[in-house]
Amino acid sequence: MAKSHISNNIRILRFNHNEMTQQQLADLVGVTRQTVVAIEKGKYSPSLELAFRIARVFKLQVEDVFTYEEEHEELQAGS
Amino acid sequence: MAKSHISNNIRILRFNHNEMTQQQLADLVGVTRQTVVAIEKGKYSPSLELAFRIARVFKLQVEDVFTYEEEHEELQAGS
DNA sequence: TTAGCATGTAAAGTTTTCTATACATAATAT
DNA sequence: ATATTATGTATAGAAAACTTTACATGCTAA
Repeated sequence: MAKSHISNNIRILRFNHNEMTQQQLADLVGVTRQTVVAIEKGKYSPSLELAFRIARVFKLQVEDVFTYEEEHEELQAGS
Repeated sequence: MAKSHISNNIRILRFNHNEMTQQQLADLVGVTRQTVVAIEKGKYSPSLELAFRIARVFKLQVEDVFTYEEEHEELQAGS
């Protein structure tokens, strides 16, 4: 699989949700705090399953929490 | 991460989309046919990134292609 | 000052996703 | 009959996600 970009607003959502801590979110979705840290900081993106669980915590759609940014190939050869 | 269930309608979407083959879908999203087969048959669920790519092929939201079914713990101790 | 809490980083190890290769079957066409 | 295409299964290995443990920092409270 080619590299791409998935960003998220977990941090903001946590704060807007009664200042939920990383540990609390981790507990709610059933992973360790390390996993939450890594995803929040963009070290890697979650499995689809974890993405669903996180979205549900905030009662949002997956697409409202995570944003997939396509990378388009440069088709131009340059003048 | 606890086990859970993620189902999908990839098969139906392929057929409704000009009878797209597994190989064609695989090429469009940049994985091998094996990966498409495995996901379509539910052997495992895709990464979030691949889920996004598949959804985009069909111009749908992730949630329109994949369904997350929560498992609720049995809180009953038995009579 | 000392303690506790939230966050960040790191490294080794397990599990899951994905690749690569190979072979099998059914359906269609030549 | 034989060739081609779409699908399914299997297995070994690479890559990515996730765990576990540990330690460091800054902040707030006792």
